[in-house]
Amino acid sequence: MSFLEELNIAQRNAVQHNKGPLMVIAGPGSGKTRVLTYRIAYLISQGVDPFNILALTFTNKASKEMRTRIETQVGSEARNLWMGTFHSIFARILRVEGNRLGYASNFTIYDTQDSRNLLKNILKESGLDSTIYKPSVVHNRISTAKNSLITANEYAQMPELLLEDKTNGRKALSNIYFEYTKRCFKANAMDFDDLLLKMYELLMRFPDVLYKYQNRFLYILIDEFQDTNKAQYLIVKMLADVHQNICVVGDDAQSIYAFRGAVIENMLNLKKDFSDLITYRLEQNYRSTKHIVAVANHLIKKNKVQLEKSLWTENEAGAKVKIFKTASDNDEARTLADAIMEEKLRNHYRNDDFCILYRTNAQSRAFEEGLRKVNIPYQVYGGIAFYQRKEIKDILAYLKIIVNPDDEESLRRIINYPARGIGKTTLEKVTVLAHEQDASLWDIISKIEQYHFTPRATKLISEFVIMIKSFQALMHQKDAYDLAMHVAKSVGLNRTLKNDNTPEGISRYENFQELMNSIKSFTQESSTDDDGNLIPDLDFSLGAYLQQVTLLSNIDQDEKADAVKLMTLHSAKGLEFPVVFIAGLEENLFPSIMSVNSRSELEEERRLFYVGVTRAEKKLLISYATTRYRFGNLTYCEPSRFLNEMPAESIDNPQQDNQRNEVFTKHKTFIKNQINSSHSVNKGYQHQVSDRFTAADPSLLQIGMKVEHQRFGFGKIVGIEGQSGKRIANIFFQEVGTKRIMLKFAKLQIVNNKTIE
DNA sequence: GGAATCACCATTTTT
DNA sequence: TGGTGATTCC
Repeated sequence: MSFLEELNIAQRNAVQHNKGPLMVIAGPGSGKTRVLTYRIAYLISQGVDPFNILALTFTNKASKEMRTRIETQVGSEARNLWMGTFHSIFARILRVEGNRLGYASNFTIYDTQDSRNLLKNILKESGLDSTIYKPSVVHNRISTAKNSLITANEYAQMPELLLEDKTNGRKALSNIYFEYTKRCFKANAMDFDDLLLKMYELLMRFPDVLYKYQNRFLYILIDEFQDTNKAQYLIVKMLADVHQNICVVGDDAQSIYAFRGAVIENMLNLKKDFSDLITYRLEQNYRSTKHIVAVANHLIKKNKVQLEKSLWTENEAGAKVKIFKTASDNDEARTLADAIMEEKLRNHYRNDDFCILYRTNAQSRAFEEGLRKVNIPYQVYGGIAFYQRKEIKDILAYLKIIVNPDDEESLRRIINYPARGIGKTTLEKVTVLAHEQDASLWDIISKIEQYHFTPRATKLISEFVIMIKSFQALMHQKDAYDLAMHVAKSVGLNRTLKNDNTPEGISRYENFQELMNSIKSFTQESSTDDDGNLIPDLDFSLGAYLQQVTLLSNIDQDEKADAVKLMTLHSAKGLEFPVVFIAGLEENLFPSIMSVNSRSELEEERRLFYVGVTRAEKKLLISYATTRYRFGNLTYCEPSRFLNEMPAESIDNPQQDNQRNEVFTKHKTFIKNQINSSHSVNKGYQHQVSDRFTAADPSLLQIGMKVEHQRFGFGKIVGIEGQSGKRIANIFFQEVGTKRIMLKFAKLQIVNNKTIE
């Protein structure tokens, strides 16, 4: 095979490894994806049927990319591979086998938001204190249990867990878990964790099913193995048990998902479960310059827990790493935007070549503004994902109900949206009945005449049921796109969105159109086979679309052409860019304040930094700000401890490093002065009062208008921030004799619209 | 039932 | 700072 010549010895050994368990410890940039794809191509070339190969990844993007690469080597046969994310592959199997566990094949997948909404309802119905039982906390606890394969029943019998809940004042947690499980089941729904837990249960309880898949998946390959949790590992272990052809690729130094249940021990202990395990190490880095590799090595050495290895490269030394200190989050954004401009001019980089990495999604806003100002196109990954938006979720909820009417969360979302007179009281009554009858909400409302509802409620609900049924009838006649369009039109969503001419309304309508486009391209993609022939299985394609959408990760969005990429460090794993910025290197931000008190969590933060550093091919630029707005308040920030852990010889301006504290102090004074003076307008005692307020129509307000402030009396508006039409805006109110005060929701009365001098 | 008003929360990271 | 949900008033 010709492509073997492109590999180094370790890579080639791994690719050509014949049978038996194999682990490849692959440092960043060492060609791990190459090994995986070539190995799969190699297996196929050796006569292994692609149907017998299972390749598991964590993101759709990774699997898509691998499939494309394999396709270039072995052709269209690659389509037959079982390749995808853990969640999507398991969902696919559960659609076929889930009836063993009592699930119909059209089960809905609840995303995090759905799970939390359901929990919120359960908590409310049980009358539990929502300050102690926060949906997010409860959900995390349940999720952690599920990822450790602890079912609700088992949970109720584990003294340690019960005691822990009791100490935290959450005695009812076990019961909530139980109720939550029941409700999901009644709704014919699985949450993300169920896709793993139920898969495990399926294989454990039904030996014939296990046997079937053990002999289907003769070769199993796993990417990013260091991120697998207990459930994922045990499932794969069972599947690989007979043939032992398991190949895992990973890097313990890049394990950054412990908070999600990932256990590095899966990697460290693999030999215990697979005694014939052969291990190869890939340590030559093909991605980065010598300086970048040196920084990475130097950093990761500070961690105590790790497999010994050291990365090296034959690449050029390259530029040293640059560190920017900036005055504020906005200044940081400006600095990076300038640096991008400069790099583009000097070294002819494209926008595509840049990536800005940060610790938290909230940091993206400043960069977006900074890049917008200098007209650099950018693309933000993550954050409030497209499919989480309300208008999108509403449409999707209709589609989900069509596929699976038992879906409780979707039903609640749309039963009275748009308003059709089915109110809270009615819905509560339905919920209680469903509970009593041990049935789904749909079971009740589809037989509404059998229960005692008011004539009005009975009428309205049966109209709703008839409408949904009419949609369902169309499922077999129309494709997903036509059906979605039909639903949007007949429900009136289409018109409502179109007629809303506020700025948000317009963007909502655009989102709606974008969603429709995505459904369209999906139906066109999946309803045709290789030769472009139509595959007639159209109702499945709606279900498939919904599943795909739910299991999308935030890195999976379509790439915008030639744009600077903005994403969290977590999202960046597995990617590479010529020029990488890592922003916000400040104590309590990176490392996160949540992690500084525990050694292991701090080490995870350091690994995260390591991941960030090793994304860079040619240039690495790091920045920190000395002040930053948090929740609207200015806070002072200290440089991150990670900055001091970087090797001076690979840093552009190490002398700054030594002076960091001095500069920091100076800067603090400077900023303080700025705060006291910058808001004073002209001379004398005049100050601006920054205020946020509620207004039916902020666009009525104009600069210069004379107004009466609830607290501060008469003055005039000297500035307005925030989009007009928004419920909340910031106005800058100037009057005489007061200090700058931040005050929320004061009333502002327009006195007249004449400008006062 | 719907708009207006206000109180409160959030920032780790995500399939 | 921004978003959401509860309450209140019509």
